[in-house]
Amino acid sequence: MGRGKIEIKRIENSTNRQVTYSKRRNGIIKKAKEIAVLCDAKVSLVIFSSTGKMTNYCSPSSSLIEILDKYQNSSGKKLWDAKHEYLSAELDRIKKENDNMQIELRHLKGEDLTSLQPKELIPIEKALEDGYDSVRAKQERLLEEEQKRLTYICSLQQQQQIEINGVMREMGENGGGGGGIDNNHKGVAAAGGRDYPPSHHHYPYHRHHQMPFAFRVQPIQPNLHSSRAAAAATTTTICP
Amino acid sequence: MGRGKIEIKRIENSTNRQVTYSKRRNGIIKKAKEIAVLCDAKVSLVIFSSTGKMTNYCSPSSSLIEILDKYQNSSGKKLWDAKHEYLSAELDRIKKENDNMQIELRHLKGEDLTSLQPKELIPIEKALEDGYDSVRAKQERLLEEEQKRLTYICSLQQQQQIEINGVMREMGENGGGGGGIDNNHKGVAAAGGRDYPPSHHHYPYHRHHQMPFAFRVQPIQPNLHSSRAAAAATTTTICP
DNA sequence: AACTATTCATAATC
DNA sequence: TGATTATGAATAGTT
Repeated sequence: MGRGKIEIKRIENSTNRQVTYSKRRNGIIKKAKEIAVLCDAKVSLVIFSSTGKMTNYCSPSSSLIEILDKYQNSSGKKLWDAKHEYLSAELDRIKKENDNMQIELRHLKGEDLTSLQPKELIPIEKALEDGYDSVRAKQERLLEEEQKRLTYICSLQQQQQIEINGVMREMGENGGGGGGIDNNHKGVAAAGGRDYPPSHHHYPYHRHHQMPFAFRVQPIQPNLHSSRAAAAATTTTICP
Repeated sequence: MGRGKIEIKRIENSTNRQVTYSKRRNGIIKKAKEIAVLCDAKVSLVIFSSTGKMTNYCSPSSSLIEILDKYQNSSGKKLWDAKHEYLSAELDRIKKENDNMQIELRHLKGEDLTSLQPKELIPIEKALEDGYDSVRAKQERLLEEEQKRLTYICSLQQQQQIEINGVMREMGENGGGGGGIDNNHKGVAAAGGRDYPPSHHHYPYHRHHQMPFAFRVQPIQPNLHSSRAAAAATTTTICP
């Protein structure tokens, strides 16, 4: 029913699917209300969209609990026991997932490799290479930024020193000089929490080098991009 | 959508309601299936007809339990706790119903009447009168049937006796006679389990007479009418 | 259960 | 999103 017949199969276009979902959800809830009123039926309807949003309808003068209770009596299925079965199955599933992750993690750390076939090492090697490349790229980008910052701050400090020198010249010779430019360096290094040993600045590292410490340069403005796609799954309840 | 618009309110005609229920139930389940497939949604639908028959749909690759679990997470409502609350509320309700029935029962048996106002006695009196009349009517009907049966059996026995007499006449005098007609009465009385004292056959009783014993005539064919409307509440489960 | 005459739901479109 | 509309589906009444 619409401007054309449609085949009943998953709508691939996500936007379209969402729109159709919204319309049909309203339609089915209307139908549920109607059959409840017209035929004096007790109805419970729970729908989750593919994005996880829940909509729920329950006929008037009955509750989901009541209907589930009647469901158990009619079907003979024990929902509350089944619930526990479901939970333990879910637990098993997640445990297994954990185990798998742990194994993968160890492999990536180079542990427990003795039991693996040569063929099994290839994807691990590939993953490590990719991971290494990504980390290195990130490091170089950060280093460039830091160097830019250093250069900028140095220029500021030099400017400042020049001004101070000017003032001091104006004031005549009141005390000893020296130490001005040296202070610059100390201030910048403090932003990272500690001085960088000179040996760490030998870029680029070569693959398979052992990295002596973690890379410690932190950007002044941390990267906040990844906090966006979180607040999606909301809930609607319809119970007249 | 149909041969005319209908108002969405309870269909009073029971047959019509049942037919509409059947049609619309199929309709809504079709819709549920469609939205599940088209929009990749998880759906749980439970419907009870007014006669108590359950129909249930659950989208593929999900279970009612799973959906209820997600329901809890989405709504924050604890179904398993609520279930217990529901049960205890239900228990209270039924207990109260029991109490009320017990009180009514005692009143009808003439007990605990001291606390009642004269006005409160009227419906009880009425109920007792109606009940008495119904029981009396039933008794008289049964008595008539029994008498009809007795008359019929007597006539059969008399016929038989005549035939026996005829045979005996043909065989000459082989042994003693007597006892034939007497046996008739014994056979009939045996159907009820014991003889009726003659005093019980003084019909009709008068209202408020004390009935000395329960009425003991039992029809040979017991009344089986009331075993029909029992097997109604069945269950359909649809889960592709 | 079938069969329509209708009303209704909704796919496409804006 | 929200409205509009042409069209296919659902179904109320009938047989």
